[in-house]
Amino acid sequence: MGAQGRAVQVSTTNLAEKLGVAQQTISRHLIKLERLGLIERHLTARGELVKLTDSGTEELRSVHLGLRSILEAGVPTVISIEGEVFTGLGEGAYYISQKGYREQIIGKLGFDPYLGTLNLKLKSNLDLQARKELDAYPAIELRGFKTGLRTFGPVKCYKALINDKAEGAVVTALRSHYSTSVLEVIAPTDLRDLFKLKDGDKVCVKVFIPSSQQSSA
Amino acid sequence: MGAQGRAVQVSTTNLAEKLGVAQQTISRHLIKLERLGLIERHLTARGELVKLTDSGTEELRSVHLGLRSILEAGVPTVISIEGEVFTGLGEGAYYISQKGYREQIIGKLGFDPYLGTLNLKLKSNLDLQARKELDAYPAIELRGFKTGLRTFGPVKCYKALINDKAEGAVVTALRSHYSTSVLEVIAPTDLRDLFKLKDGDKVCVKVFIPSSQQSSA
DNA sequence: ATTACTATATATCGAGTAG
DNA sequence: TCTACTCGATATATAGTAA
Repeated sequence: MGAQGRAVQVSTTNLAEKLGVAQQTISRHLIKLERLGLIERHLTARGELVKLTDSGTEELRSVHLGLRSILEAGVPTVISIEGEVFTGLGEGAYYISQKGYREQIIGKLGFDPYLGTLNLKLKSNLDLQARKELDAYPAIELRGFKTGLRTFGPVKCYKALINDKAEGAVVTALRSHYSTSVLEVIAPTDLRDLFKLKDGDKVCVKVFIPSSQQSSA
Repeated sequence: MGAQGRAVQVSTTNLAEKLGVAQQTISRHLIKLERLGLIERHLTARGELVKLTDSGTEELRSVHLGLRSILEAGVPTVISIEGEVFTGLGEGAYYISQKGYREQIIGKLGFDPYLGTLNLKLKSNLDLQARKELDAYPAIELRGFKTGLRTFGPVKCYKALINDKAEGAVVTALRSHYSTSVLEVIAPTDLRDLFKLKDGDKVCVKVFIPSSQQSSA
């Protein structure tokens, strides 16, 4: 009702009718909003003057921006995750060398991968959380396949920028649950060599979420 | 998480952690959202595929647009109210003829008012509700003043368009409570004459809500 | 692993009412 | 009139657990 920037004269009865709830409910809500620092109130004889605080406006704005990014732009485009280099079991190279994966990587990610993965151990809670979120977002998916020897499951990938410099991708096996605290990164070149990395070094990965259109089912 | 248009693989546990509530709560909410027709669900062994329906997206969009109109444009700009002409006690002319009001009207509304008010009786619930809303929105305010004889209270005004043709203003005494079912309209000319109005005729008034900037405190 | 039931705990709502 | 308290009713959340 125009209460961002100016105080607006309202009464709890008034608002209650408009919103279809009881007067007491509005009273309680206004008190709560005031305690949360989202509105300022000034009681008068004929009701009260209510005004959004900067913090209140900010709260609305963040909901608005959140919705806009969903409705207009699609999905948040990039998630930053930081982790520490560690040496894995060398399995990465084995998987990537499989023709069934390699050809899909070339086709869907646009580069011929170096035969090895950079393993990053996620330490902070923020990074672990970001890693979990990733699972829910749409991904570029590599189909599973069979060789004479065994079956290889489907893999989810996200294009990524490593240390704000090198292009590559994050890969996550749909199956394994080793995944939750680890980020596996592939790239056209040997990232360990490129950045002179040794175990324990920190690496920042910007993961790109594909928009609904370009991602494959 | 990109579930507008595509189904997204989630689990209730997964979402519950992310939102900081119990798994059961998510389960209940997803069921409810499905019943409300806002999402589609497809249960699988590893969780469920969730997708916003058109109706769900529409719901989000309406919240988004609501917030946008507040955060970007300010306040809804115009409210339409319809009422029936009736003959008042002629008090309107008395008030408007007061120099203290008249000069402020010229200054703040931009016209020299005809010495009389057009009284509209609001009939429908919609119009009565719109009238009430008006009280809460920011207005152009005429200061109260004293003459040798008596005191005149402050008055709230809104610029208005009458029958989509004549410019004028809606005035509401801050004091009186006669106001809730009546709209008092002033204009530079005699509206009764201009529109050949007689008692009982319907008149449509588009009331303009001033943006926070231009309105005076 | 999942989802989702039932039962109990917690939070919210609204009637009555005081100030 | 107004705001906002108390308190019983209602709704929502979580624990435990089945499928």
